[in-house]
Amino acid sequence: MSKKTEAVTRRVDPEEAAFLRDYRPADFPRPSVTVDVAAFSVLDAELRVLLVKRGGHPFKGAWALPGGFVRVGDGHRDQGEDLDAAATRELEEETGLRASDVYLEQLGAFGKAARDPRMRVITVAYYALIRPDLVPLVRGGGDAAAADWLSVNALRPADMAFDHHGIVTQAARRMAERVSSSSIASSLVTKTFTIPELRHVYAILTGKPQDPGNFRRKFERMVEEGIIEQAPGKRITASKPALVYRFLPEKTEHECRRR
Amino acid sequence: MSKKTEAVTRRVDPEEAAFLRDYRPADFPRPSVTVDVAAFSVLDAELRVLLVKRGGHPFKGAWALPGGFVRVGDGHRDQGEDLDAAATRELEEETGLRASDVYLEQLGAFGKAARDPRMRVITVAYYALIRPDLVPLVRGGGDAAAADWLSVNALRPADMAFDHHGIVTQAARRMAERVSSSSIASSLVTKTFTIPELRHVYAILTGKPQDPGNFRRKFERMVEEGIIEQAPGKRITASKPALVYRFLPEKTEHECRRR
DNA sequence: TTAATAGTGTCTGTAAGACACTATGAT
DNA sequence: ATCATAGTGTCTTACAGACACTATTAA
Repeated sequence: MSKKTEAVTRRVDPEEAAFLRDYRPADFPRPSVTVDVAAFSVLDAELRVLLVKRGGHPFKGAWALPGGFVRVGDGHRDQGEDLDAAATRELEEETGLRASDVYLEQLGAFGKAARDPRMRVITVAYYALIRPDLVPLVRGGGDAAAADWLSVNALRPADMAFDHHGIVTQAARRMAERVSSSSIASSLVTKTFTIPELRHVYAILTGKPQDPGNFRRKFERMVEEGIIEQAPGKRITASKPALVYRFLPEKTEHECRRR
Repeated sequence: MSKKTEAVTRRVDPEEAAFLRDYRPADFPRPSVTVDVAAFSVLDAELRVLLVKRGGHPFKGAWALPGGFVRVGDGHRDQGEDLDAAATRELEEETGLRASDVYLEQLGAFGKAARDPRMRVITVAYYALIRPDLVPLVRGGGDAAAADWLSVNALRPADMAFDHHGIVTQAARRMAERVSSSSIASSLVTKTFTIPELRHVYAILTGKPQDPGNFRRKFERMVEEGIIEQAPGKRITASKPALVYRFLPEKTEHECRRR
């Protein structure tokens, strides 16, 4: 994950090695660091996000994003897990879904001083896109009293814990921007889909109705570019059956890009 | 700053108040958290970034982004400074520039486990755009042995500390994407500027030459939209003098957006 | 007068938006 | 037959890229 940032591999000279051996971190106060994951899906023609109901204080009974502490080692020998790995782990723990089936991208760090009344917590927020056919497989995970897919438009800030309402709002906006200029919509439709089905997803994400004719042109361009191909079979609908398509596996890594 | 994330103001019920009074954070290991600022400017027709030469181990003698620890309070009474505030403070300490003169935006969190050989450090990276006429005012700050504006294209990964090369690269790419769809270029030209001057900035940021005629059309559109207006006077050049323009103060807050 | 750069006009292709239209299958 | 929805065609406008061209000033 995060292939963009090259690994820190280098030769350490003897002087530096000695420095590192003798290094003792000063005991400045440190913040707690968490990852929170806004997992989106499109269900019943609505954009929804997976939230868990908090069972304990603070914000008892409010809805919160699934998340947890980043595992930090106890020295410079064991330094713990990457941020991306932490997000992947939380997602798997909380949903049971494999990270390879999911689009996951970092949104950014949120660190207002009083966002958690207990102590200083800085959170690194991610957003994930879950194909709707995987949603039934999601099993409520871990310590949450309850989990549910809530409609993003119906979320009330007062019902949400911490600054999570703001995070969800930002994530949804980012997704809408991104969906027009990439093929991340592939992570929000079933493996095979019809043109109207994909159009509906676009309409929900952008919040604007999509013209059938115009969308079809965009769609055909994607087919020509090799992003989409036709799949065998037809989708039976209430009226005329529709042709079925699928996304081709992308050449570019699509997991955990930062932007 | 960060107007997008609404403040966490809420009524705390008595039960929760008691919980918070008695709350003692468990002593899980915590990472250190820093902010790093990639401050860009355009000098001598090159995109440059402000780097400081490390005076101590690790990566002694390598170039690093200016940055430092986020100030964290010592309890839930004093929780320290926001991330945005930390970035602003670092920028001011390191350059002497006022944050109001600078475009500053969060890039994201970087948290590979071994990015700092001493201990686990998660950094929140920001990028800043500095108007070239402010660059002479920059005074080397604080603890750095030396600071310089290095050409981004000429940076060699091996000469740079930690994962800072990757951060600079990502920041430069993000800037190039953003510049076409917003007016952040206003933070990379002098207060008044000519059409060719702005065109050169665009050419440098995008890495592609900009056609005079086509750029002029885009420019005229910005004038019509009220983003730019003509300023009095003319710019004396080696040949024909050029008309001078200025950006109008934006209606939208442009400080510290997250994206 | 000439070099250099500011600034103008025009042609082309691509894509978006609006919208009228045809085709096909379930009932 | 007819209704609902899949799918098609076309007109207009906007913008990007390429490029030939004119205008104005310093030297």
